[in-house]
Amino acid sequence: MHSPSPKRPPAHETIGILRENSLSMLAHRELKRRIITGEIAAGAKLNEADIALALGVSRGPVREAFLALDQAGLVRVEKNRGVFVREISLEEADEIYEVRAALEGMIGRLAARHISDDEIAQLRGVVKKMTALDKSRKADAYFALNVEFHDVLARATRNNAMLVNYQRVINELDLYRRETISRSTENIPVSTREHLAIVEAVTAGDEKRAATLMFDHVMQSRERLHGVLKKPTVRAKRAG
Amino acid sequence: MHSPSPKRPPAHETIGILRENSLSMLAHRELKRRIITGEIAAGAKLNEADIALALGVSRGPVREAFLALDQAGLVRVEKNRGVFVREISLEEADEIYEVRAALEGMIGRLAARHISDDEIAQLRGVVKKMTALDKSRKADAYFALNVEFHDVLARATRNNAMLVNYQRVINELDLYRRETISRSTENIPVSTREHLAIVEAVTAGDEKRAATLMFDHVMQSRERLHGVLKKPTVRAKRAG
DNA sequence: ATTTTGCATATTGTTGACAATCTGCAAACG
DNA sequence: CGTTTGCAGATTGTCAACAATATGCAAAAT
Repeated sequence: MHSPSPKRPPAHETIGILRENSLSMLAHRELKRRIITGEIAAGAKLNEADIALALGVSRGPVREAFLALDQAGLVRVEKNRGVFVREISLEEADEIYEVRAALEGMIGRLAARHISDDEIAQLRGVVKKMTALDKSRKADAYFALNVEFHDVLARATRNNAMLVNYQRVINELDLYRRETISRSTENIPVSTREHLAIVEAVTAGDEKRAATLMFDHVMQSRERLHGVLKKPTVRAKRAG
Repeated sequence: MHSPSPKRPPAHETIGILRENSLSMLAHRELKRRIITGEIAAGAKLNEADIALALGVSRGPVREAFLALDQAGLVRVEKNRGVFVREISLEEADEIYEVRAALEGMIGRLAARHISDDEIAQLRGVVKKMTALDKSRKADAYFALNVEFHDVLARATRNNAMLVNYQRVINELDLYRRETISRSTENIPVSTREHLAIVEAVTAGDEKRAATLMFDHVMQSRERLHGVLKKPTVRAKRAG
């Protein structure tokens, strides 16, 4: 993924890239990547010296990256004890889902107001791929498509503050979803149908309907997650 | 007797507090306070060495505090140039208001579900004070009461993730509102009436109505702010 | 006179060393 | 046998020095 470009001064845009390269930011991005991808397990302790050695920098930049990751909700810092990859409990995930539902509702409303034809095409493309996957039941691929779908909508709001807040919430939630989403293939058809309805509402510019659909979609995703957790054995469930 | 050790830095009075709070956290809290209260003006540059000297610590903890403040949205960090107290433009404030509206809508919904009798009493107390102020027109006092009102509701959600996200958004918004809220006394009666309606909906446990009222209250606050800005009866103050 | 160039200064980025604190284990004690 | 105490090692917290970069000013060039 690429970083959302904030408002820069109207100077040369090429030098802006150099402005975002410091060892702290490098360490931040690299650690974030490893945590998001699960390369570093949830709950794992992050040793300053080891990571500094692995990244070829000193402990200072690593510590600064830790602080930023803490604020981003990806790690938790315990004084004089160390930093640990944050573990999201089911209770916390439930709370975060409610925050996400609030944001996604507004994202639907704003996207319906501002979305471009090109972005609508992107959404339709994603849904099309989801429908195709619907037959082969690939959970990982669906997960990626789902992220893309919601990301397009978040950008279509033309609201950078919304995008930043949304992505922060998603980061935290993914720490939890990673553990469980891989065995929820039976819900893909239902979820894809909801996505299609959202695309239609947004395309029609129906703000109220888009907001409601997005809100409900998130809350129903939470319920589906609960359903999966109650059946630890992977088994085809009848659609009801 | 005194101990002659030339290499040791001078003793600090903060050594006792240090047991519970690291120097980074102290620097973070102190800087946050000064920014929130406006003691440090928006747009002002924060010099590492000066602040480190003023707080009696070295630059390390100050830098870590800067990183945390950046993630909290209170300052902006420019590589090799320094950190500046974030200046919120009208356009950014508009965006943030939309994020806030989304969160407050959900806060209303959850508060209606979970609020306690004691918290309802707190809300009524705040509104009562607001009504009293309504006659004397004290903008500063109203601002504080307004913060308290929304804070009680945010806590009543019983959702810590929501509370954290809400407070982060409020922090950013206050950076902007501080500049303009002081001359908006004419809107106090209208806003107070909306607060009263919210209390009633929450008390009745009417989740949908509480959500709608809260959402509309925030969006209307944004419009009221626009109205105030279009009538610059007082000269605009510029920092720097 | 205006622009450009080069240097002196100030500020930030990074590092390695030192101090404070925690953790684990083993011996001493009841 | 279980608990406590006291190192010893490991890890984090803090600091001061060094390197890299930006800023401002004065002299030179056009």
